[in-house]
Amino acid sequence: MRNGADGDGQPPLVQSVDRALAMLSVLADRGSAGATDLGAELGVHKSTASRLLATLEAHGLVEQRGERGTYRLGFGLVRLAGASAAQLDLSRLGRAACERLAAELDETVNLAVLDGDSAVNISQVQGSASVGVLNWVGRRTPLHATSSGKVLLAYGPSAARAALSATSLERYTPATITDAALLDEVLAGVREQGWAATEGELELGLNAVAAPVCAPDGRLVAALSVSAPSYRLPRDRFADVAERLCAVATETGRQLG
Amino acid sequence: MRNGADGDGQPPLVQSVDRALAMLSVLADRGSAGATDLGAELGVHKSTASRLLATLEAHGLVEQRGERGTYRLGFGLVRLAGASAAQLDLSRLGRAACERLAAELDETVNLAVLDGDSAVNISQVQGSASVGVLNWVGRRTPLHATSSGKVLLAYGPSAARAALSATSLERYTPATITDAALLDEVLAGVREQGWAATEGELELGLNAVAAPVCAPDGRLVAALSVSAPSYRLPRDRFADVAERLCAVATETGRQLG
DNA sequence: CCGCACCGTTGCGCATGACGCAACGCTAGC
DNA sequence: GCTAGCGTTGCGTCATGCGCAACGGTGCGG
Repeated sequence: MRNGADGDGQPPLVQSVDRALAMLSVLADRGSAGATDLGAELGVHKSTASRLLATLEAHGLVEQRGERGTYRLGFGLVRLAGASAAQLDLSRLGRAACERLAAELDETVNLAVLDGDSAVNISQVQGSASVGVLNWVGRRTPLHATSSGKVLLAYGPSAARAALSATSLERYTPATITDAALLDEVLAGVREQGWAATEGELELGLNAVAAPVCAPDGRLVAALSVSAPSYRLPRDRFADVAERLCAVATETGRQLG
Repeated sequence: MRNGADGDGQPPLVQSVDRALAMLSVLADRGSAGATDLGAELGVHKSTASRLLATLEAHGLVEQRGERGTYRLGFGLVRLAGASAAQLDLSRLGRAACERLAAELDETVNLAVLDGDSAVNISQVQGSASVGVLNWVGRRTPLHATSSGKVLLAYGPSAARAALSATSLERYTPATITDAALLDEVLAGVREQGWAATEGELELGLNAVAAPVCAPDGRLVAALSVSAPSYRLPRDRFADVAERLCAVATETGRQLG
């Protein structure tokens, strides 16, 4: 173990543990993958990947299809998550907020958190319409093209904004914001009005409004959003929906300790 | 790394990863603990415990209270668990026909059967778009207002048609057929062209096309349908989609014993 | 049928990274 | 004030993580 905190203040990590945990993130993104692919993704030999996976599997954090098949995340994660105090706090309160808003607005409500360069949806409650937004729980979405992402950028750590400015913004539809300067303007507007919206920027026909959930000390914790087909959530509804979102988000944040 | 599966057939584990993951289990049981306690629990020195915890924390699987306080399970577990649960849901969906069509057409595909006075959806596979048709598996839908229902009426037992004619047809939207004579005409047209469609008859903005799955002896078994928001499945696409539906439905029916 | 490519697993031995020791600074309790 | 205990961090040793190579299995194409 050759130590020394590297330049950016990161404490020294146990490399083999770091690699094993990185595999979990890859599987969360990909759904499933083989040992050889996972090894390539991490820059390690497939035999190393196989051994790390065997250890993760022994603890139930991954499962393998068949004797020699691909790996996916395992149910042991759900058990561990169930035991976590953090889950009890934000997930319970977040779920209650989602359920309340979905009942009021009869549309899909999501709670998302910032994870690196993505918004990750951790809770979702759907309205009663058949044409709606499909299950996004666990899915990573691009920050610049989603209402949750804009909120997470506007209220979250400046490092996330800086990191995004240093990359080119991917286009998903003709409406996607791909100019960094324009995105900065939009984010300034988000901070001013207290909520964010998207109109067909991630996917044609999909609109959404989001508000920040902040802890009592002012830190951003999550983004609460309502999303729907654009014909049910047109621009002229945004302000009304945002008002409800902000009220529930503020109250949810107040209850977080 | 000295290998050799030990006596009980367990593959060799990467020791440091094993230790780190064991810490997660201890925290799940205990709620929170310090590095010294966790080290004692695992039989390792507290400095080793501290480094393993730092690595788990870098991945969000544990969180520390304050600068030098106790550790507890972290929010990263909730994110990973969410991804895991979503995958388990997806793995339950669909027959071969539903999967094949959804892959081809990239829309929601359902298989429904006739049950008394309703169409009951028994399988569903969704396309990749976020704005789509939510999970209908197990849900009963009205025969006269859904494409599956029209197929089940047109090709199914005449008793179902008679029973429906004896009741008043409920209106769901302005487009719903509520006149029994008109419905009879529509069903005759369905039998003639071999497929059925609905345009906003159950829900505004929801269109669908369906074809019959018949056993080799000609009996109606089920209805195979594709549904989507109307802007993605407008009337001028119905015939093309129906052609694919009928081909897959016919082949599926042929395979039924 | 065969050969080939690719997969995940496993044995092996090397060298590097995980480990324990020791020291440090901080906090809480007396 | 002092003491005890905490988590963190530098250091050097050696044990364990690593990549190489081989194996057996599977799928594909000729």
